[in-house]
Amino acid sequence: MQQKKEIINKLRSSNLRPTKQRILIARKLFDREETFHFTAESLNKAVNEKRHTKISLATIYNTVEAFKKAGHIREILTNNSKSYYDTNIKSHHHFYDPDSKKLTDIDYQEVILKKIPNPPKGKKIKDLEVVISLQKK
Amino acid sequence: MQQKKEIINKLRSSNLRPTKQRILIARKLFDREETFHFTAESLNKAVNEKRHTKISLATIYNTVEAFKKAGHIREILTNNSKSYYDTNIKSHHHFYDPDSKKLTDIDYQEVILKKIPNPPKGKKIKDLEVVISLQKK
DNA sequence: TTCACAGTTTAGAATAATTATAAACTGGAA
DNA sequence: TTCCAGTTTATAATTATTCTAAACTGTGAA
Ligand SMILES: [Mn+2]
Ligand SMILES: [Mn+2]
Ligand SMILES: [Zn+2]
Ligand SMILES: [Zn+2]
Repeated sequence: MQQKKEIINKLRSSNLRPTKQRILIARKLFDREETFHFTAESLNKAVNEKRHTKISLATIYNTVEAFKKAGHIREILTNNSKSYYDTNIKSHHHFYDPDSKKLTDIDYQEVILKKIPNPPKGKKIKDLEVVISLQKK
Repeated sequence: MQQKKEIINKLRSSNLRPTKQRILIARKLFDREETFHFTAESLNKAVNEKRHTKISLATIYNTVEAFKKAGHIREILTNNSKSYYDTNIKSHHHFYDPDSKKLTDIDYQEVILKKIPNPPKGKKIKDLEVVISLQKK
């Protein structure tokens, strides 16, 4: 969870001017207890539902891209037609429920790997992501 | 690797008429040694590069969808804007190289998991996919 | 063998998600 | 307070995919 001041610092520290729009979007993303998994569309709804003066969809896209570049959010692997983002930037894993299309975090230490292959020559491992797809029992 | 006759049987067995177009696409997909990772666009190129009478892009899309439904190919997790498919329908894992945007198969037994979390209530695990992202050493 | 017709292919239109454009606006340094 | 680079916005453009409906074809029955 992050308060307004921290959010402004976070923006400044990544060379993003703390505009009204960015602060609002950042609070929606980061001023919460739980990880938020979202698309541009769902974020747009979440940000604009109770507002008279709306933040434009272009700004939603611009801001998501800026936050991603700054490393404040990360993009998630899916096979959905929309891009999914995650406010949890730590290495971690996911359950994916195709029925609800919802992702749930799995803490990094909840998955223990005993063996993984060596990366190809000239490459090293940047990240390892496990996605566990679910179905009705 | 699969020959023409086997491919026709494969089509028939999934209630897909073995049309000229489907046989051609299926041979391009399945009559090969190695796994093929592809998008609608790359398959379209691969199928049509040396042809005078071209298979339409709509048929490429239709056929990919039909083969996916029939379980002859599977869709892969990515954070790319295009859908990626895989001719390897066995459970397996991937290296992903963001520089080349290329996926490489990792055999199922090359990754050994020591511990994974229990699925949420009422759900069971359908599949578990590991994606190892690479970067330059 | 021919016929009939459901299944299939196709060009092009439509839609959905995202990105680009360029004019108006604004945070903040001076 | 002014100035201007950075930002927002409406809207156009682009990209990937799906839809539509007319033409075509594989196949089972006659
Ligand atoms: Mn994808
Ligand atoms: Mn995706
Ligand atoms: Zn997450
Ligand atoms: Zn594969």
